[in-house]
Amino acid sequence: MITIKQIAELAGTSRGTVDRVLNRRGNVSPDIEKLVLKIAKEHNYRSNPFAKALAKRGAKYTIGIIINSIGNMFFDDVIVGINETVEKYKEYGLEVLIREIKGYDENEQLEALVELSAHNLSALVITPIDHPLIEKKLAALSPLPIVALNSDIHFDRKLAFIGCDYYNSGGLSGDIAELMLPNGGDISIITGSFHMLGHNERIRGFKDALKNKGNIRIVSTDANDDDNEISYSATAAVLERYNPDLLYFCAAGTEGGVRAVKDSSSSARVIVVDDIKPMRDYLADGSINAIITQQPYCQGELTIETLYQYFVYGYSPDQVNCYTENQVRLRHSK
Amino acid sequence: MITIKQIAELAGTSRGTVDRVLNRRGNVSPDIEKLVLKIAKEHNYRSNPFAKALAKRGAKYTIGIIINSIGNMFFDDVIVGINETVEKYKEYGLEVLIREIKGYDENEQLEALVELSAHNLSALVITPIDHPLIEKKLAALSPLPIVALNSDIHFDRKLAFIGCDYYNSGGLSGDIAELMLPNGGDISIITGSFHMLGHNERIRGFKDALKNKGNIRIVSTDANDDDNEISYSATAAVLERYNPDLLYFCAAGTEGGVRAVKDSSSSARVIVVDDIKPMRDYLADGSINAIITQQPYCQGELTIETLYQYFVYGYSPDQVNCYTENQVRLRHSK
DNA sequence: CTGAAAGCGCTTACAG
DNA sequence: CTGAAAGCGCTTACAG
Repeated sequence: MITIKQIAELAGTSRGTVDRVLNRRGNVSPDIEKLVLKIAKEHNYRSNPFAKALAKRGAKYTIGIIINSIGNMFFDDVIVGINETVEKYKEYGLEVLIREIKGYDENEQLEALVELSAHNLSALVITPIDHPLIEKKLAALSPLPIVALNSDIHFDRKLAFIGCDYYNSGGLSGDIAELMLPNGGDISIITGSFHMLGHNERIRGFKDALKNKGNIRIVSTDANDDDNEISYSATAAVLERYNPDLLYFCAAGTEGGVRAVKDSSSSARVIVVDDIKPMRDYLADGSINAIITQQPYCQGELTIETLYQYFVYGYSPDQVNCYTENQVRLRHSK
Repeated sequence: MITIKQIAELAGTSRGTVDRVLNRRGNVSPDIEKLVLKIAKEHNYRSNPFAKALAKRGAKYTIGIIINSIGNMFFDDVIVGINETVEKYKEYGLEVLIREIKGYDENEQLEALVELSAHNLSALVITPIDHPLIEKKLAALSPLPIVALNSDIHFDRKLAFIGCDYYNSGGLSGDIAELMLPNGGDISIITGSFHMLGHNERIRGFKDALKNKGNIRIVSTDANDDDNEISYSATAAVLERYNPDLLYFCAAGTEGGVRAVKDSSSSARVIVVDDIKPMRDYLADGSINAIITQQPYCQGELTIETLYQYFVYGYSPDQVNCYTENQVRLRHSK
């Protein structure tokens, strides 16, 4: 494996200049640049990450994070993943400024965005609300590396989307529903919001997976605004009206929803999304039957890991969309 | 974070001596050793892995691997995990000598062990047969770091066991069986060998998970010697005799077993262990309903990663038993 | 038993 | 636009 020193010798220049070329720091004559690039390519140069990390000690990188986590336990583990990974790299100058907000009001998010971007950030992480106002602001911030976390939004030069494949999550939920209803049955869906892309994708995946599957029918789809109390009453109403064999909660508000099932006389079986503490307990005591998880801890970890790679090694992710695996959790899952 | 240089200054000695103490290279006077250790502890010294890795360039580590992979597709992904991870670290001197063997004959494995240990190895990885002959040989090799991969065996100073928690694997299979039999039913188990600890642990976990679960009964348990043809006939016989509602294959030989189900008129549903290619296809076409996987790729990767950490950073695993997670795979699993 | 020196591969001021 | 030098934190011969 060739090194910077060897490239410098071959090109008849200094290591500093090779470094400038290889890391696009500018201030290099076009001729030398071309030559260095040619030699690097011919010898299949790849920088040594350990040497890079070592030399970069003392640098500072502040990551601003806006996360819609208040009142949504799903994000607890995301935040743990973020903090533990920052801790791991803190000697290399990573630090984090977290703004937690509640709900999906675009103006509130915009405000947090404006406030945070005044802080001389090295990167921004956001669970974006899919709204033109936000899109515009993010595009304006653009030279700054930006990661969309858990929910996605379109804008140019996004560094990465880190979250799950929502359509696949729905499909996997459909698989398990099929297993659970060997003789067919009626299914009611409780979603978060019909305005959330991810939720709708889950429903689409779920329905596609169950298409032409025996006597399985989707009998209703209702929204709970990701709110436990609304979820309780919506679920109670659905149970009353449709008496389904199975309930699929494809967004938050699961705690309220499951409470409604327990308070009813329904024997409906239950699939929920997201592995939060109360759901683990409900799984253990049989109140629910399966959890589909998108690995929140990994999403937090991967976010920081991605930015560390970007800062210290100059690596961008291979794919803009970085999906954490959707998984089925049953009682014995670790 | 304190460095070796700073410790040396505080202790009034040289970096070389501090290095000797911290890495137990010997040849240090007891007084200095004590002092250095004290300072390191007080300042919570932790070595910098990047600096270590950088300084270690040029070292050579040969890992000998004995793996019972011939005729067992499960190990294909384990080996891919091994090779890709070795590739990743090959600049740091890792290389691998693999002996693939077939079956569970202890003398054959012993022979491979003797032959391989003549190669001036830095570590040994083995899928051990749980037999006194092997145990004795491994104990004799003991200063050499040894990793038990996928199957375990007792001996002193084992560096790690890397594999799954078999009891938990059985429990998770029980969970999914329970989901699939809402009205109860009869289950037949096809195992590999009653002499394999892991297989028996799976059966125990499976039965424990299904204890007191409605009308679910285990009606038979038969062995197939991990062989597809024996599996075919054993399964055919079981279907004929018990007409079970569900089959649980808790070891290899799944391909032959599922073929027997397809060739029969049985409508038994099927849970298998291990995510090998033919099972993926059977899952897609509905011939089987669920796969319980132990993440073979990760087992290979973790094995090499563990040895890399040991060689380059001097880290031993926190726990001797390193479990890869057992997971449910359905049609939409990635 | 101990220490001074060189080196791993890269980056960062700094001087020109 | 360019290069020489020092430094990141550790290890490795080597001389004593």
